[in-house]
Formats: sequence, C-alpha cells, structure tokens
Amino acid sequence: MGITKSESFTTEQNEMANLFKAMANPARVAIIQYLLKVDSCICGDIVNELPLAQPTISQHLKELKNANIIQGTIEGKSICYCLNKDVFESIGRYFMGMYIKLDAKCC
Amino acid sequence: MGITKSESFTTEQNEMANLFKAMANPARVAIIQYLLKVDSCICGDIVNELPLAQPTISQHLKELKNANIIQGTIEGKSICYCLNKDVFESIGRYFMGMYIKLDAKCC
DNA sequence: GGTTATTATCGTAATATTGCAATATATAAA
DNA sequence: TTTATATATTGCAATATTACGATAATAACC
Repeated sequence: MGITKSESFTTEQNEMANLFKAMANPARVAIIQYLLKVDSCICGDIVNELPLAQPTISQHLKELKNANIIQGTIEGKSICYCLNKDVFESIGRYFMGMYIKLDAKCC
Repeated sequence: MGITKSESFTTEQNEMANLFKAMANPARVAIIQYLLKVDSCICGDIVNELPLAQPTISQHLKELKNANIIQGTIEGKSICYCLNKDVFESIGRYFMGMYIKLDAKCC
C-alpha cells in the first residue's frame, strides 16, 4: 500500500527508524556537520551556508528538533540552535555495541 | 519540487544520508536486529520472522545490500545473508567522534 | 525433461518527503 | 506605533518510498 507498517514493529524499532530518518537527508547531514563546526548558530546562518530557501531550512530544523538531535533556545528575535550531545553518544554506543556483538564468521 | 537537491551537497554528505536512509525503516531495523541475533540466515527465515510479504522482504534486503550493510552469498537454491561488520564499526566511530568533538557549552 | 523450492523483478496503488513561494508570527528597534 | 529582522506555517507540485500480487528467474532434485 505504500505506508510503513509501524504497528507491526516494536517501539524501539520504530524509534531507531525515526532517528535514522531524521538524518537520512544530505541537507540535514550538512546542518549537523555545520553545527558541529560552529558549536551554535541561528537559523539565518544556516540559510546563508546552504543553498536552500529559508522555509526549507526551517522545516529541516523542525525535524531535527523533533528527533531530539538539536535544541533551539530563543535569544531575542532569533533562535540559537545547537546539537544535543547525548543523542550522539547513545547512537555511537548502539553501533559500537553491534560491532562488538557481531561474530566475524559470516556466510 | 520534492526531490532532494543531492548535487548541492558533498559526496560524503550524500553517502551518509544514503546510509541512514537504508536504516530509516522499522522493517530494515528489525532485519538488522534479527541478523545480529542469528548471525546469518536465508531470506525465507526473515519472511517467517516478520509480518511482511516475501517480495517486500526481498526489496528491503536489496536496499540493505546496496548500502553495504549486509552481504548475500549464494548457497544452492537459497541465499545466505549476514551483516557487514565494518559498516557498524565506521558508523559507531563517526558518532563517537562527534560526541567527543562536541563542546558541552550549548546555547 | 518436469517439479519443487527459493529469491528477484515488474507493475501499481497508497502514502510520505522535499522544496519553495506566499504568508503569518514574534520580537527588537526607531 | 511603525518598521525591520528572524523564524515558522501553509499550500502545493514533484518525486520518492512502501507494500503486495503476479510473475519470472535460478538451482536442486527426480
């Protein structure tokens, strides 16, 4: 039918999928990399950095915020965005854990 | 327009996005978790494990294989699938590297 | 050869995502 | 209060993704 059968999978599986979905776009990867470089910035800085219109950037920031990858703090008339450190630690641990568990013997 | 402006971003950014896209679906997350548990299996085992039709599983396996997350080896009339250990190490390092680089001071 | 078992491909319908122009909202400054 | 600045929301068109039935392809077995 075209819709993901989310109800057929566990909450954890859906949460992991949503987290990856938030990063599954080159513009959002670029935003994350930019935030890693500058520590924190306002929406307008990202609009100047990337070749996308302001509403598009705003929408991407919203998705990253929904996934808890970034956080935004109101500072006067602008909003200061920065990366959420905890998320990266837990994703890193998730994959390193898989790497360790993974048996070398394959088919 | 609706299409991702891939040409506006670096090759690395597009590759990272594609890797995350391959994992941005609960069925594919479930397949990865199942392969982690059983080490290796054939397509039919996954069809029995998940509530999805055989063509759907086959399509998901194709996407995981294209992203180099799994590999498939022909064994008689069936195909043995297993996880690609290297990918998980590099993704894990990618995120742990971000975590370490990330400054605690946020906005 | 014919049959069975296993997986892949095609076609297609339903839904989701991406991007932007236009517009709305909110705050600061004048 | 008006104006400027910064960000969010809405509506829409183009494209991508998801799922499955029908069918094809491949290999083992008789």
